[in-house]
Amino acid sequence: MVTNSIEKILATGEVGATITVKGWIRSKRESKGFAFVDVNDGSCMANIQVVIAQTVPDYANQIKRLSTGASVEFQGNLVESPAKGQRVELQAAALEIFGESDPETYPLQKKRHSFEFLREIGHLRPRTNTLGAVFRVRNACAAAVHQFFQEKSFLWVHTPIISASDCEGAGEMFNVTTLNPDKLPRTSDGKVDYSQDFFGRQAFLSVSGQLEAEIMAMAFSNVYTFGPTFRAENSNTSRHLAEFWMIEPEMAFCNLQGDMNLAEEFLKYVFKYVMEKCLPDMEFFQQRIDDSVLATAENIISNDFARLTYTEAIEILKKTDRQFEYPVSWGLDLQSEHERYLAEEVFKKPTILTDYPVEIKAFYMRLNDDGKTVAAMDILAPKIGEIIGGSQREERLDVLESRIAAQGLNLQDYWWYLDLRRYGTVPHAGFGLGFERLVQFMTGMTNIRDVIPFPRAPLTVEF
RNA sequence: UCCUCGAUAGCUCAGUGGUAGAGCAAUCGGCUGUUAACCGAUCGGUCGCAAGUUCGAAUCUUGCUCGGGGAGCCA
Repeated sequence: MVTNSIEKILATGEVGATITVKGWIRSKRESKGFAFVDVNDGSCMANIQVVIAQTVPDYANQIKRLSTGASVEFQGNLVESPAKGQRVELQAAALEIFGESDPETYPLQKKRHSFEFLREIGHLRPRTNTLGAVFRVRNACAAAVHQFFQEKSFLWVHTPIISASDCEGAGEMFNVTTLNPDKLPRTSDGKVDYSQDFFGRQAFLSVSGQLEAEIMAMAFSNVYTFGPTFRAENSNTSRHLAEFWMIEPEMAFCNLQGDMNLAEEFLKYVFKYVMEKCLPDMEFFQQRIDDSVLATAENIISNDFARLTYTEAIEILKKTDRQFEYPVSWGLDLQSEHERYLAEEVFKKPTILTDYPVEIKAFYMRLNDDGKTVAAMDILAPKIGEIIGGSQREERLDVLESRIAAQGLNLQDYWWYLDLRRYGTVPHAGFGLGFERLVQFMTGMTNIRDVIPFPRAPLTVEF
């Protein structure tokens, strides 16, 4: 007798086999002489139907305890199901109840719940159909990320979670300290004396692993990071988290073209992988969440992304009849409405914009020969907006120094980053991808807090 | 942080100044190879919190808290 996953039993279980099933009860339908119980173990969307006849020992008492949410083990024969709805079902001969679930207080019903309510019971929501599908797809995405880069011989590098400097200037950071906030040591000018702190200086949770990834790329050529990052921004939106996972490949001897090609190939690969591994879950999203997810996946996999420069995009936005709330003018950053218009209405597919004005992009992006633009690229996805941001990095020491100075940053803070240009510098490029946004894009889930098991956001840290 | 909408039974919601409602869930019973099962009955409320207006407030006013959507910041 073997315990198999319900996914395996439903797909390939042989009629007549004696099997064991373990899982949690999703619903019970009681009759006079017998009962049906749906059991789910998380291995797939579908439940296995278990038929419990009165011949089961202590039937009346046991049936009462088999309520929604209870954890159980059933043993019996797998039989062909005489009714529609399932190929096979389990005819229970014996059962064991590991943990009961009081139906008067168990908050999950068979009926649909709002995602807002499910966020309040973050410890139980993984047991629902939708969140179950989300986390299976999330897992498949993560596996696809590693498989894609490993097949290309990229090195997975572990960049630090605690970091000393706001290297990218990517927003507010969380402090990491062991100082007692009730008794902060002060310097003579009244500021907090971080020389007495754990690291001897101020430290933060990392907002990006990019600069460290560049260090590793200068030794291993092609690397990628895949790990958590942190932003202390007071962002209250359906697209932002305080703790999220980021993927950042970095390639030595690579320019912006190569960077774009890799990003496009990457997205196609991940979508294809998930469509192959999680089709039932994707079909569930199509049916219950967003009826465009399958078409979107197909669109990503089989069409080339649109590619144009920022300057060309500005021309398109200026020519359209569409009225925008924010002005369009060369030199201004694009607003959400502009990005969505381009990706959703003009091109109707992922759209890569390149060569942004130098003033609106980060210091490390490579200055183009025109002196006005940098070798940056953003991939705009319909409905999600910016899903990937990348660039060719500035490899010329003198240009990088003047860019850092121009942004009012302190050269000393970047001494090791500048050393990379001092010793064996090479053209290199990379991009960053918010993992949760990828999962959102793939599943059609509208709120980013529902695609990560334990969301961290302002006032949100309970589970 | 800004704009906007909201908070009433375990859940989803109705109720615009005069005795607190429905569907679902739960409980009990019935019936049926059921599958969002079905039928009947029962149970279920500090109407987010605080103050104010009024003879009387779930309802009107103010403040606060929390949540949704949008924006900014960004991934």
